[in-house]
Amino acid sequence: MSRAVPPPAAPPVARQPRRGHGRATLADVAAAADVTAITVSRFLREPQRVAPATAAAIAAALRQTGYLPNKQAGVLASAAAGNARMVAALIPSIANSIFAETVQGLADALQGSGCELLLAATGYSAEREEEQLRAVLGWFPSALVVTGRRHTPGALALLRQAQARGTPVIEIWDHHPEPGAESFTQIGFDHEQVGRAMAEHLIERGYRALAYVDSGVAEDFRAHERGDGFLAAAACHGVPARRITAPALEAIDAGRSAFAGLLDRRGRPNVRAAAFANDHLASGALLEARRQGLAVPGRLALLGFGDFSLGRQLEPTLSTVHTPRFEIGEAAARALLQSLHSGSPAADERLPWTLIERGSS
Amino acid sequence: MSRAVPPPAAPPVARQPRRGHGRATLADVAAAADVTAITVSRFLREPQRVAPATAAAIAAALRQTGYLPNKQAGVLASAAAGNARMVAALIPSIANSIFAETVQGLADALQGSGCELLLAATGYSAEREEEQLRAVLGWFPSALVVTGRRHTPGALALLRQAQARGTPVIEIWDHHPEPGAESFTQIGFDHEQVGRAMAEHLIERGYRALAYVDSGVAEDFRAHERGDGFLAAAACHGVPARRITAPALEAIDAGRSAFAGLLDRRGRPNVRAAAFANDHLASGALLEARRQGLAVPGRLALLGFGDFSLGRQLEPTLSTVHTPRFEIGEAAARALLQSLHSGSPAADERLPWTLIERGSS
DNA sequence: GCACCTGGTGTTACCGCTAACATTAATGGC
DNA sequence: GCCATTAATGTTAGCGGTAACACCAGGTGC
Repeated sequence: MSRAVPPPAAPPVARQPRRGHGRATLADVAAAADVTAITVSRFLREPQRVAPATAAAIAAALRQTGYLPNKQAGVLASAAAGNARMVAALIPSIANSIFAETVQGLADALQGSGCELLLAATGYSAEREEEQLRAVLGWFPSALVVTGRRHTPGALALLRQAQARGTPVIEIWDHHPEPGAESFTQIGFDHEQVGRAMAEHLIERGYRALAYVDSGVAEDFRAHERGDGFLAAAACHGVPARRITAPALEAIDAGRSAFAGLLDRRGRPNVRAAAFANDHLASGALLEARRQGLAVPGRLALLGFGDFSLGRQLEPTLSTVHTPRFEIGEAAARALLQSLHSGSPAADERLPWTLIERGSS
Repeated sequence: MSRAVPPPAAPPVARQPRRGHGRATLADVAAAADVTAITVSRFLREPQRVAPATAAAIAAALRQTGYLPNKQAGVLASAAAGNARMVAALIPSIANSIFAETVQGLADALQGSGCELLLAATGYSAEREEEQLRAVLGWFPSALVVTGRRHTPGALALLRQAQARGTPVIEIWDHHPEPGAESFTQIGFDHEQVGRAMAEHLIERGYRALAYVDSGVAEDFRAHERGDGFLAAAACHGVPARRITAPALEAIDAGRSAFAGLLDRRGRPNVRAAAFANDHLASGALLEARRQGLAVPGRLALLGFGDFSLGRQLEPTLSTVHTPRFEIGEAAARALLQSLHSGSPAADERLPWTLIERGSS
């Protein structure tokens, strides 16, 4: 507007072109098929909308050029949320078989939907979760899967924003709907309830002095919640129970040393039965008990959590709680796909766990 | 050129704007800080290049708007390869603890480099690997991590293309440099050599009739290669050896039923020692041997592979081969970061494994 | 015969960001 | 005091796609 006349000579100097990365683009395919880019784009998304003859030419051109679509460009151009076809999952640890199986379930169920999986490990740290969340949000994932319902205020704000923009947010491994509070889709189970069931199982069996051996990982809230439920149920039944915390070693060894906390000064168990935050801890304690010649469950009953394959091979076999770890991943995938489809948040899902009585309790 | 005069009236009808996803953009931040977008962009990438006063204003605007950069747009705009800050990893199975730990190592070592991890499971299928490869290539990952050196011709072509464009390609869990052949950076070890060492270990111990119990997964090439090495070494020492294949069940049960293949018609071992494709199989066999009252290693010696935690807890403890599964992931991350930095492919890396003699051999 | 639709394709403008180049003011050398 | 340099910022033109709209030929309806 302010420029009445163009600058005198304005020689259109040929700029250095910005050469791409050498891969065929839509334009290349279009040129080969003697159409324009938009027609190729249509062919790829809605093949029935282009004439058969054109379609054939484009198909040939696609093969000839070895075209692979640039998803960055695609997502950027169709600015609507949910178009990215990429799901970001934040889990505490990939090496932990529980979460590995959940990720496998997620990946399997996502397979075929055309969604890729962006994975980040938080190391059980809420701060790192927030960091990772910021990082993955840069890719505008079509859905977010996070572990548990405890987040930093910053992470919570980001998740809420994402949800408000229509990005499904799924919390896995937890199911603790808070009436009234607006929250995210939860897929998992109530850990406090599992803890109560663990205590009740031991009480039913007649054990009257109990302990809960908690995870040494300070931010493993779900393990702590099982402990809360355990102690609450024991109190409810008038049974003495206490909580001890395992050291943060590699888990089987942690269980071995946590076992010492269950003995009095003379090396005799000071409780009748113990429940553990996970099967690794329980297995360590079981092995250590046997090493010291202590009868399980005769002198000390043990109950694990997670149903890891190890527990089935021990002698006695380890009583435990089986968790739907694979199913949680699958259900999360289903929920988010449905949510992407329908445009509204998916319903919470409580998945069943089962207490498996084996030889140790 | 062909259009001498513009169409008569060409009324600039206000088009429907294409509204984005509601997140703050660089332009929003720029407006808030009273500069232009490029200055904000510079601030984010090279803070020292903007004046202190401007920097302060931009920092405030960033906080105020809650800006999160759109990485899609960023990658698209800086068309050079390696800018995506996203690494794609293709592994056979996430649930398999071996690969889970490798991914953990990869993720840990990538943490802090600003790279996200795009993960895909191939289910040990080369065809699915090619599919997944096509899918992840759509995101223009800055580096590719694939498992093993066997790929479909299509996948191979894609990998070569990617490498030719400057995208580092790392093959993990294998180390089998083929002189002359142009190939990718390999980080792992020689499985045939491990197989030979397994056979030699058993031979040294005096066992003279051997078996290798192979994985039931048809495309687990690395397990097959260990078998090849095992048989070759046995032949070399003039020791009879045969290969049997485990059923494709869940691995411990597979080992239990594979055990039957090691017995003759009268239920007696028809070999003196057996090596297994992995510790799960070996553990299954060990447990079954004990159940049938067969002395291990007295009547039958057993040797696993992988050093899973289970093996250390059995009675007798399982002899096995420890693999650098975590380290492979770490090394892959280091290699690809270095390669991104230097612009040339990273060197192969052979990582050490160790044969651990425990009670079963 | 003319308005009207409809299927097939093209044009234009943008998604949000950054490379390349342009511009401006402050600084320095002599 | 003038030109060359530098520092700080802006302008323009893309990256590779897709939404919105335009256009055109060939059928329809009446």
